[in-house]
Order: sequence, then C-alpha cells, then structure tokens
Amino acid sequence: MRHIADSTVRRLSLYLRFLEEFELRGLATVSSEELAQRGGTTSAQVRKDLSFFGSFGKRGLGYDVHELAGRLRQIMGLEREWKIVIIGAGKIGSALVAYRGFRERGYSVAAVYDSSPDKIGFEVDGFTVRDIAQFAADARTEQPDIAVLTIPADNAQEVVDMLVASGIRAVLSFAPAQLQVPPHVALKNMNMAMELESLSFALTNQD
Amino acid sequence: MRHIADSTVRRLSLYLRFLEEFELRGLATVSSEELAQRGGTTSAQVRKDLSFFGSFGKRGLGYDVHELAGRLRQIMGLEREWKIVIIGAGKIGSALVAYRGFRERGYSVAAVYDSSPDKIGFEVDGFTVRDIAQFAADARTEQPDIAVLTIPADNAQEVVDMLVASGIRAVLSFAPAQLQVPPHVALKNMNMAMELESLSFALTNQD
DNA sequence: GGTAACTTGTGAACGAATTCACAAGCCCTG
DNA sequence: CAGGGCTTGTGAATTCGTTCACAAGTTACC
Repeated sequence: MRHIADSTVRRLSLYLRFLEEFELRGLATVSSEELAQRGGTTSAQVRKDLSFFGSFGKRGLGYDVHELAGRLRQIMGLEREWKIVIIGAGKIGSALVAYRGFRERGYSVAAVYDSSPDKIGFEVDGFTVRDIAQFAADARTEQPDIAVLTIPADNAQEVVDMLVASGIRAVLSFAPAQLQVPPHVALKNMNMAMELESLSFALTNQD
Repeated sequence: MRHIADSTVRRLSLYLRFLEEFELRGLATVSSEELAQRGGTTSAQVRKDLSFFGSFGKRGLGYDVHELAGRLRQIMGLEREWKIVIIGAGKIGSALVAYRGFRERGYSVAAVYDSSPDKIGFEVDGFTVRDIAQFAADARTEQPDIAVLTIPADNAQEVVDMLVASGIRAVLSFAPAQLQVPPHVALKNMNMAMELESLSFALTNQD
C-alpha cells in the first residue's frame, strides 16, 4: 500500500468516532461536509483521506454511516482484539489498567509488569503485577500485540529494547524520552511534558 | 512573530530535554549534528528550527549547551511558573496530581476539581477536591494558567466552554473528544484511543 | 424522461515543511 | 598568519500534505 500520512490515520480515527456518534443518533447517511464540520476540517480533506483506501460513498447522497464505520474499523484494524501489556505499575500504569476505554474499543489488557519488588506480586485492579524479567518468556506463549510503557525515562530505552527483542512490534510510550526502535516496530509517544511546553510556548508567544 | 509550526515547537521541547541531558553529562558544546542524532532528525532541521528565533551558535564550534538550554527555556516560556488546575479527579486525574514531572519542569498544580459528590471534599494526594461549580469564582482570584482535562468525553465540551468563559487560555485535554475553543485559547489533546488506533493501523497495514 | 439540486472522487494547483547545498565564520596547527 | 577542518545560518530546491475545482454519478420531482 502507498504510504499513508500519520495525519491521515489520526483523522480516520476521528471520523470513526464521529460516525459512531451519528450511528447512535440514528443517522443513516452522512456527507463529507457534515463529517468535516464535526471534526473541524474540510470536506475535500475527508474525501481525500478516504480515497486512499477506496471509494465508499454514493455521489449525490453521501456515505452510509454504518457501512463507512465498518470500513474504517476494518482499515484501522479494529475487527480483531489486540492484546495490550502495561509495562510499569506506577500511578499512570495503574490508572491505565483500570481504564475502561481499552476494552470498549477492542484492546484487552493481558498483563501488567514492573521491575520493583514493591510492586511485583501485588494486585492492581485484578492483575497480579509480574516481574519484567519474565516478560520474554511470557511473550513467547502469550504473544501480546502492543506494549504500553509507563516507566521513568531513564531506563526506558533498555526496556523497549528488551520488548522489541521479545517480539513486540508496537509500543505506546508515556515515558518522556525519545526512544529508538527498529523500522519494523511502530512507536507512538504520549509526552505530556511536550504538550505542556507547547501550551506555555503558545501562552508566551501570543500575538 | 512569524507563525511557528507546531512540529517545530515540539522539536524545540525535545532539544531542550537533550540539552539538559548533555549538561548533566558535563558537555560544554554541542553541534546541530549531535542534537539531530539524539533526536532522530537532521542537522539542517535543527538549525532551521533554531533560526526562527535567532542565531545562537558559533560557526565551526557548535552551540554552548548551557546557553542554548537557557535560550530555549526562554522561548518556550519556562522561566516562570505556570499554575495548573486538574479538572476531573478520576483515575487519570489523580495519577496526574501525584505526577512529579509537573513541578520539575515549572508547572505547579494549584487545585483539583470534580463534579461528583463522591469526589468533592475528599483528598487526592494532599489536595482537597473542589466542586467544579466554584471554578469560575476561584479563577478570578487564583488565575490558573493551564487546565488539564481528565473527564469523560460526553460533557467535556460544556466544561471547556465554562473554563474558557472563566478566563482559561490553555487546555490540555485527555478527553477522547474533539473540542472546540475560540482562537485565543490554546488546546492540545492527549488522545490515547487515537494513538492506539494508529498503532493497530500500523500493525494491520504493515508492508 | 428531463431537469435541478446534491455529493463524490480525483487530478491539478497551491502552500507548508523539510532537505540541500554553500558562503561565511571560527579554531587549531605549524 | 596561512591553510585545513569544522560548523553555522539561510536562500533555493524539493518533498509532502492540503485545498481547489470540476466531471461524473445519484436522487427527487414534475
């Protein structure tokens, strides 16, 4: 497949959310213009984004809400369940384990890991925290799909190296660090420090 | 000031982090090439990013680590303390209140709000959770700078409208919703669902 | 069935962001 | 102080993403 821009993928994710919203409201069809307005973009952008994957609409009419939602789920890989492991049973990690939004969207938490003896063996929202040292062995049988990293920045790189060596091909990192991964591994960062600094930049450099 | 791309601001934030790392390691100067390698970008990109704000380097030598860090802090508005309020005392909100990274980088949590009687009046990491209804009144005297939104998507828009009406000009939202704010308000999203879906997209559409 | 009102899908035009490439400046060595 | 080795700062070239604009297809109505 032709390379798809990250910005496009993120918008598709948004469109899907809006479609689900429209579905709930009982709308049967929706135009690119309506989707665009809901998402703060333009109708041309919506159509272009979709056009990378096929043509799903009817001229003169728009898109069938239910059908387009299905197509998007298919495109985004949401027709199967993805196994998540949470690495780091600190405050953020524990909050995520309990986060219901995961399961709602087809992501199921399979296990929680930590390296600290204060955490290993204790329960977090129904999960017994495992020793990170046993990850490689567990991964062979359990084959988790996505690792969510909620550990401090200082040893995040070595942990991610270990995860990758154990076969993980997708990482969502909350660690405020710039991690290196080989090209076959997908990495996304949730870097709060960066977002906050973007905000203080905006406040400081306001016109 | 000329408009600065969001991607540039985010990279500046990264560079600052790397500079602080280099400073700790005792390096006195650094070249754009070294910064680039650390951040997975190119030296031309680093120089171009910096050039929007002035010329901070010495030809043939590179940048003074300490000086450039200071300049970046100034540019990013990190020379003052920013008052944060956390809106939503659920799992994520509570985890953030306790997050030490805030204070380390000059952001101080001033208060925590919620709308649920189960939360209001109770303590979260030393903060007594306040009633969201009293936000407007509090804001007049306390003048918080940044609101961090950790509430469910369904009523996020009305809450953000209220925050904006109360004078908030910067919002970091964890709510999985596309919020509308007037142009003078800066808004950043931390949308985990979107990042996860980008990952499952990558896993699904792998070459 | 003809026409008016809509809406999609998509090349082409445009604009924004990144990369190239090089003149200019700095340091070190002999 | 001349020459070689680096590195910056920045216009120009390029690449990438967005927007425009319109032919083609659909529905509704008379």
